[in-house]
Order: sequence, then structure tokens, then C-alpha cells
Amino acid sequence: MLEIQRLRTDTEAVIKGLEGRHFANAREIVNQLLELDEKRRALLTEMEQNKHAMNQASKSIGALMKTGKREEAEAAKAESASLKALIKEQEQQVQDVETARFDLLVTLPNINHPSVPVGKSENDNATVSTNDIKVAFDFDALPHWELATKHNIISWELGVKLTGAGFPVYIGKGARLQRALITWFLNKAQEAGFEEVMPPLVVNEDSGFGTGQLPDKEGQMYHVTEDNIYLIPTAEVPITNLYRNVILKEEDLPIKHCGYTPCFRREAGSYGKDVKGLNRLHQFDKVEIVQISHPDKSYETLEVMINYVMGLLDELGLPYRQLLLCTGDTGFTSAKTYDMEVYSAAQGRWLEVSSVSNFETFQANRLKLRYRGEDNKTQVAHTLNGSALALPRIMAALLENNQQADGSIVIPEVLRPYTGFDKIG
RNA sequence: GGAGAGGUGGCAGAGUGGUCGAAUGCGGUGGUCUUGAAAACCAUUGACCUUCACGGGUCCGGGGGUUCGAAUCCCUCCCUCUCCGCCA
Repeated sequence: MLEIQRLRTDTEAVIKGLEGRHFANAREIVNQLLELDEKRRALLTEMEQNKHAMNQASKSIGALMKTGKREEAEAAKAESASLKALIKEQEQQVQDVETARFDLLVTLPNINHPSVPVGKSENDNATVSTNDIKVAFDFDALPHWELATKHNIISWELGVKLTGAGFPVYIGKGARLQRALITWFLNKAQEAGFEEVMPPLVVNEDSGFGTGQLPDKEGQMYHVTEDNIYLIPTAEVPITNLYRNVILKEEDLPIKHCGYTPCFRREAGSYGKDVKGLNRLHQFDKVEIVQISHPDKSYETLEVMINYVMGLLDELGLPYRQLLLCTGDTGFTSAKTYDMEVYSAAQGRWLEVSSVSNFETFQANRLKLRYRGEDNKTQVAHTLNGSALALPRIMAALLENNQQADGSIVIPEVLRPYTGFDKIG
């Protein structure tokens, strides 16, 4: 959520930022918000003056009664009572305006950082860097969904039987590879200073609002209606919400956490290659890294985080490219996002395996996540997070890129201590 | 699922209708003392909104009500704890 303050003082920049995101009617909506804001403050001032008068009158009654000045007390009572009705009316007005302002304000996406390229869609994203790993086959390479079936390490049918499409069952070496990746990712994150957290996998509405999933993307989450809780779409939600309504000390920053969780996403998928095999699932595993940063440091931190993710991919030996998402492709809550994509030679396409974002104060405003600065004043912190990493597409790329002419799949060196085997098949 | 208790400032915990944003203790911060530390003592110490400022307003789990006036009374919702039941 953007600060209303920012709309007031930085109006043109906000409008420009929203337009860069192709947010419809940016100018009208911002103006509407400013009008509501002005109206709110005018009403508030007026109401508070009345409240002050009423409070004075009420306070005097007690004293007057004690000293036996009954008549004056009665007069004060009458004054207070007459103000009461007026105040009640004004309270309702303030409430209405506030609600309208809030409802409109939460529909605004974050404003992009100036370094984000202007663009419309994913075609306008900028490639920032790549590594020089190349994968080529001199035989007919199989896509991972065929490899998985061939080696009986993932069953799509059993997942359908148990639950439905998008819920695969990992079996034998498939399950162990999965577990190895999780452990390795967590160990690496810990080495990099991220403290591990094991949060609940379902969260309440407040948490969903805090990180920006609610009220907007309600349909993306599985909702347990009987208890009104939501299955988490990412560990970002519970981990970041640990700090909802928290005032940190400045010296506590940065806060660094990592966590492994399954992630649940309803997203009604499209058909074909995009969602085949592990490419898009309703349940998948992910290790997430989260930071709460001092505003002055958050962009520095973003670079450190994306570099950390690239280091993981280098160690796994996967070819990647680092993308800087353009204004049109950046997520609703983010000010700047890097995506990491891994090249899957057998599918001949890039697979997104990580997304690292700086939300600046967008989430922190909703979370009321602040720190106390030098002057002892509370200030809103910055939040960041990134996948490090999402498992399924890493799995897909490993299976596909590491397949050999004899049909076996070689496990990367770094994972072998965790898998206990060096190849599949 | 059944029965009961309770939700007050960073924490503990008073406060049952009027000067209570709230005693007291602990913790935090600053100071005195000390070579230093501890102890002791003194002072200070909530958040938010609004205002150029002075100031004003709101907040005792959330919402609503009674009253001139509510932390205090009533209604309602939420949450936590204890016991029983069930159970990895």
C-alpha cells in the first residue's frame, strides 16, 4: 500500500509511476484519492473540535456536581448532549470517507524504482546477466515428464488419483532428490546468514492482507472457508508476517530469514507445454529468503540477494539468465523484481525458478512494520524476498539438462552428499 | 466437541462509572556514585491521527449499546488459557 503522504507530496511522480504500469485512469484515481484525503482531514478537524468542546463540558460536570452547582451542571449536560448527536453524525462521515480512501488506496500497485525499464509485457524485460554454461545433446533428449515416468521417480497419475492434476507424487530417488535440494538450499541460506523459520502453512486474513495477497488475489489462494484461513502460496506470507505490527530497533536491521514450505496455488492454469509436468503445479516446494531492511540499504540488499541466488544456480551447473522485469511485468506489490530463468535444453525454453523483489514500504505499510530511528521516531522499514529456490523447475531442468545418452541422469556434485547417489537410472 | 477462566502500556499486574493514557514492579534510556562494573538513588520511558505551530483527538482484544461521562455496565464477535473428550 502506498502512503497517502506520498500521493500528496509526490503527486506527479506517482501518477507517472502508475501509468508506467498501465494502471488505468491513474490521474483520475489519484485525484479522487487526494480529494477524499482532503475531505477526510477537513471533517476530522471539525469533528475533533466538537469533541473537544464536549469533553470540556463533560469534565466540568463532575466538578460542578461536587461543589453543588446543580444548575450549571445541568447546563453543561445539555450542551454535551446536543454536541453528541452532531459528533455521531460526523463520525459516520469520517468513517465513510476513510473507508472510501482506503478501499481505493489498496487498489494501487507499487511504484517502480527508476532503474526499472518501462515496458508492457514480459517481452520488454531486460536481460541483465547470464552464466556461460551451455547444454547441448547429440541424442534425442526427453522432456522431464517422460524422464520422470521412465525412471519412476515422479507419478502424475498417482497425484491425480489422490488429489488432482498439479499434485505430483515423488517416489524413491525422486523424493530423495527433492529432499536433498531442500536441505542443500536451507544449509546454503543458513551459511549466508538467513535464520531458518518453520512457519504454519495456513494463515489468517490479516496475514494475507499484510503481504498483499488479500484482498486482491483472493482467488489465487486455497481458502479453508470453515475456519477462514488460507493455504500459503509462498513462505513469504508467514515469514514476513512474523513482523506484522512490530517496531524494531534500528540496530536490529537487517533481519534475515529463510524457510522451506510447500506452496499452494490455485491459479487456474492454461493448457499445453506451459503447465506440463513440473512446469506449473498447485502444490510445490520452495525455500524462500526474506529480509527486512533499512530503507537506505534495500537496493544494495536486493543485489546481494539476487547474486546469492545466482551462486546457487552456478553450483548446480544450470544455465541461467537474470532478468530485470519491466514496469508492466513487475508484480503488484513490488518496486523492482529480478527473475532468474533456467534454460531447459530438452524443452527448448526458459523456466522461471526464482523471483527476487524489493517491496520498499509497500508491504511494510500494510504490516505496520517499523523501526525506531536515531531521532527515536518510528519509520517504515523495507521488505524484500526471493525464492532460493523453487524446486519443481529446478528439478525439471536438472533432469533434462543432466540426462545422458544412455538415459541415466547425473546428479550435480553438490547434491550428492544429500542424495546419497550420483545418478538416476 | 463439552465445561470454565481470561484478554489493560515492552513484560508482569492494579484499577467496577467522573481530573485514568491508566497505580506499582520489572525492563529500557539518561544521570549521580564508582578506577570500572554491580548495587543504590534520581530522572525519564506507549502508539496512531491531525495541525506550519501552540494544541487537539483516538486507542485498556474488535464492533455496537447505555450514560452528560465507560478500562469500568450491557450486547455481540474474535482470540488465549485451564480441565474433560478425541488424537499424531
